[in-house]
Amino acid sequence: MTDRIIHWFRRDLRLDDNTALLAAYDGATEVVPVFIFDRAILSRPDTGPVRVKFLLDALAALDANLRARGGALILRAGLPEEELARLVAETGAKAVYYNRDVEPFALARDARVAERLRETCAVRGFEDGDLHPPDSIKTKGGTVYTVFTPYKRTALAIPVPKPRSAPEAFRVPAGLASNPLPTLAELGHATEVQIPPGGEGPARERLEGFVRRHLADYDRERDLPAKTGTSGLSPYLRFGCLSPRRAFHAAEDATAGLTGPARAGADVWISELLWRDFYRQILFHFSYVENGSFKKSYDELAWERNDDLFEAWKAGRTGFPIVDAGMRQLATTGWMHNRVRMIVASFLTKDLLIDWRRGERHFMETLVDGDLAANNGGWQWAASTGTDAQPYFRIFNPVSQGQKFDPTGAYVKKYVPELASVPEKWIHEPWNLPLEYRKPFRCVLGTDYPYPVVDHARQREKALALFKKIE
DNA sequence: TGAAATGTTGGGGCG
DNA sequence: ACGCCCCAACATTTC
Repeated sequence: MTDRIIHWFRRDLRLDDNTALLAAYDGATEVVPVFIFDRAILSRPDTGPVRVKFLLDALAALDANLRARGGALILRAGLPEEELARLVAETGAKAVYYNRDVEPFALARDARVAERLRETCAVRGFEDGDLHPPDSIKTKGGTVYTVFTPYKRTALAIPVPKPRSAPEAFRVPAGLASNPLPTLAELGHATEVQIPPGGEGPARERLEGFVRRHLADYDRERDLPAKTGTSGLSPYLRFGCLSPRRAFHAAEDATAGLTGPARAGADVWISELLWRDFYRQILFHFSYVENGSFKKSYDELAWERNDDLFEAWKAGRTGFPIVDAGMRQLATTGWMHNRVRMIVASFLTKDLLIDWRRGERHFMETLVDGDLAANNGGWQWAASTGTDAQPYFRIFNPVSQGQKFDPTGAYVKKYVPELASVPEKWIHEPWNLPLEYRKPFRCVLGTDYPYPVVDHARQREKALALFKKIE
């Protein structure tokens, strides 16, 4: 007899190494793959159009991949608990499978679904989004790690499951209604920003290209925003177009047998994958970080409003070239190099003295890879309010950071074209450009490019004082 | 996955 | 030859 399991896609938009999907495939003769557009998510103010655009792409790719295997993606819209109950009734499915999430919103939603379907069918969540599930790594004392380095040491000693390939062929029930894939505009979003194509095909291509061309140099080049030293895989990991275990083993396999410096690149990249796991387990176990400081005493920090400065930061008009380049890269591409994310976050919190949550929100609105766990973790790190935080006195100097990581100014010049003719020597501190050079180099401050909106040395002192009041 | 202030050392210019 | 000063280079401390 035919039995059916519904696979509910959420942040696992792939067939490859998809834990719940493979379990459904193994456990039933027919799998019903469904994605539900949830108004509650789509209308959230921090759901940015670039991410919705990427999502639509990923769904189209997912549907195409399913069709190539004899399946098709069922699209519904509404409240997940209602739509799933309806779909269970339509199909007579014996179970709903999904991969677990770590976000408070998702956990509450999934609890509602389980409650709604409790007497109708089985509902099972699987671990899929990490190298190591968020509840699987604990200290000897049984507590959750809140410092990265010991977390990583423990994690590296635990084997990462080998990725499993996608099921070969699907059998799906005939005649199920499915909505057409909506357009971005139909979902109430619009953007001109060009982003990478969504889907697991592009994800695998990018992974393979990165491993082949950049992995070996990752330890040396990942911090240089003018180079393509990073993997660019963050949006694919964000939407589950790429299995993190697939990513891990691609790096492992490429460096098998190598030791020492030869695998330094892979080691550092794997460490970045573990940062992702680390912040996911932090959000899972300390859900209050969504709204407040991990270190609760830092909720008392007296951040300033400084609305004009916030607008200047968002627009990339702070007068600090590396900061402005980063913010403009974000605005025009929906992505920002990680080193520069740290610099602009330090600048917002420690130079403009603005609450990290406002920066976090802006990132969520604009980043194609915007993810609560990673974004919140990164912002709290920069603001010194989080786990494993940089001590509060670690304040980036936007000039020396620029000189160190963009020594020729190539990155600055790419995104801040008005500085294109400024010589290397002054590219990160145009206010020190001798007056007689300003006209010939088309860098008249206040006309061609803004004066610095703050004095770094002075703001640094104010930031230190702000934190000192809490200690 | 800092930066700035302060301390120490040592070479060289100079009287 | 010698002490003194300057200052760069490096190390240490402090925030």
